[in-house]
This record gives sequence, C-alpha cells and structure tokens, in this order.
Amino acid sequence: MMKTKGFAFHDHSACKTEGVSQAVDFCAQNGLQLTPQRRRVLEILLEKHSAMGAYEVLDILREEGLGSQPPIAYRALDFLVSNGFAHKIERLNAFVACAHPGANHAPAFLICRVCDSVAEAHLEPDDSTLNTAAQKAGFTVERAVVEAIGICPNCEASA
Amino acid sequence: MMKTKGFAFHDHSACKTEGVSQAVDFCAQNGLQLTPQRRRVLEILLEKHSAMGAYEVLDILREEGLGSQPPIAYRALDFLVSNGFAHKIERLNAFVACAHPGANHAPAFLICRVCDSVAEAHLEPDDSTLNTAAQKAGFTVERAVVEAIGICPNCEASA
DNA sequence: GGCGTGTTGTTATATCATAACAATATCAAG
DNA sequence: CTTGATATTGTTATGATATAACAACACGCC
Repeated sequence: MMKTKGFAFHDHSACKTEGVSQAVDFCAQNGLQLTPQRRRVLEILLEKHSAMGAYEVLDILREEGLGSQPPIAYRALDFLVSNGFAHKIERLNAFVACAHPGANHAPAFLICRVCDSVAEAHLEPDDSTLNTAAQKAGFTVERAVVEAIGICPNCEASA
Repeated sequence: MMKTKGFAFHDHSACKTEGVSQAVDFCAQNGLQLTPQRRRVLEILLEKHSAMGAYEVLDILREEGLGSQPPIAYRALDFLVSNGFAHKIERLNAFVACAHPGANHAPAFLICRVCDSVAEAHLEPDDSTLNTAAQKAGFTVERAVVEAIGICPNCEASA
C-alpha cells in the first residue's frame, strides 16, 4: 500500500511498522505502558497518515471491540500526544501520528485545505523571529504550534 | 481603565476607541457593513483584550438584547475574523481583537497557559524556516497560524 | 413596485471533549 | 502470596463548541 508522506509517495506499511517499533522501544526504556488499546490507536493513525478526529478513531476501536465510549479514544490519544508519538492539529481538532518520533520536536504542520492531508515539517529550534518577539514581551515560550494552511502538491496538480 | 497589552499596561479605553474607528474606516472604504451587532462584538473583544469564547460573547449580547442564539455570535465573529479585525486562537477555541488592524498580517500569538491572556506579535512576512520547509514539500502556504504556549511576565512574577 | 443581495432571527442538531466514579489490572514490598 | 499503591479501562452523563437550514427582514437599485 502506497500513500503520501510529506505529500510524496512512499512505502507506507514500512512507515507503520517503524512507527510502532519506535514507540515500543521508547516505552520499554521509559517505563511507559504501550497497552493494546494505545498501540492500536497509534497503528490506526499511522495507517491513515492524515489527521483523524477522535470519534473517527473511536469508530474503528468500536468495530474491533476495543472500546466504545469517547474517553477511551481521548485517553489513548492523550497518551500518544503526551509522549510524542502523535500530535494534535488544533486547526482541525484532529490527531496525526508523529512523523519523527523520538526527534527533539519543534514541528510545523502543512495542512491542505482541500484534502485535509497533513505533512509534518521541522523548524530550526530557534525560530528566531518568534523568539525575538517573545523576548521583547517578556514572555517565556515553552512550546510553539505552527500550522500552515494552503494547498498540497497533489491537490494543486488536480486543480 | 488600564489593562495589559502585549502584557504591558496601557490606556485601554484608547485602545478600544482606535480599534473601532479603524474598523469603521476600513468598512466604509471597502463597502462592508459594520452593523451594530458586529460593531458591538468588536467592542466587546476590545474591552476584554484577551481571548473570549463565542458563547462568552453571546452572553453579553443576550444581556444587551442584541441576540440570543449561537449563530448570532458566530456570524459576527466570522465577519470580524474574515476582515482582519479579530483573530481566532485555535488552541483556545476563542477569539481576540486584532492588535494591529489594517496591518499586513502574519500574526503570532503568545498564549499564557496560566491566565490565558494573549499577546499578538508580528513575524517577518518571510518566516524563512517555514517557507523553506514548505517549498521542499511542494506545498503552497496561504496562511500560517503560530501559537506559542508559555508563561506571561505577569504570571511569572506571581509564581 | 419588484428584484437581488446581504443580514438577522430561530430552531434544531452536529461535533468535539471531559467530569466523575466504578471496576480491573499491574506490580513492588512486606 | 497477599496487601496496598498506582495506572489503566469501562461506563454514564454532561458540557462546550459549532453549523445546517430556512424564514424574516432591510436596503439599494432598476
């Protein structure tokens, strides 16, 4: 199965395998429990490879008998986000598997307004313009969310 | 009345007066209707000078007899956002008056995670790191949302 | 007047998210 | 191996955010 990654075709099954095994390793090393539920939610996000709403994830869990109520999905997603295996796209109220698990993160997201696909880019840790502005205001930045809205190459080509 | 602006004290009533008159001018020049409802919502945002939820705005409209149902608030807010008089803070599902109406916008928001106050900073139009990443991916950026989470100087001081 | 367009009023409902508490699993210490 | 502390899951209920759909009204223009 081939899907886009960073809007480019790639071997998507490998992408899923790697994502899961990196999570397994990280959890083992850090005393975190990657339970079947959590693991399955990570797989679901990796399979889809675009932003999914919590209820969309929940529908799949329900079909598979892994849970049927909203908190089930939200708790698994919170776990994945807290530990860097997934990100929340605020703009879409949706979640996406992290494309670079383990990496020291300052992610930026490229969100296609046509097909809602999401690519994860990485910015230099010192996004100087933002930090300069924050310093002037006396504000301490702990985390920055960067979401760019636009058109992905695939949708541009079909237009 | 003095409130924070960019986390610093300033004459807040002037801030409101200016914001409204700039909107009046812009609408007159561009054939837009700044109706009493829309104008009042802008005033409400300018008065509060921090992020407000749509329902919070609606509560005030209701008290004043300017509308009582959600679409009333959402439509006015959409108008203000569409025309650059206000911004939506995705992280908070909330709205804030624009601190630099008329300016060619690439706003970044500094959001205090303690008190939820919001300051609007401006980045250089060519936030080069993001644009470089987007170009590599073949993605056309139309708009970028930058939201930094952290601690404002006032909350830092009280800690 | 009659029409087109934009705005407002109203009802209903869709969508996203969490509080609260009970039940169960896990695991280390005694 | 049992006891207790902690983490996770199950369940019910509700809260919070947002929009669809259509009716009513206002206003300018021909």
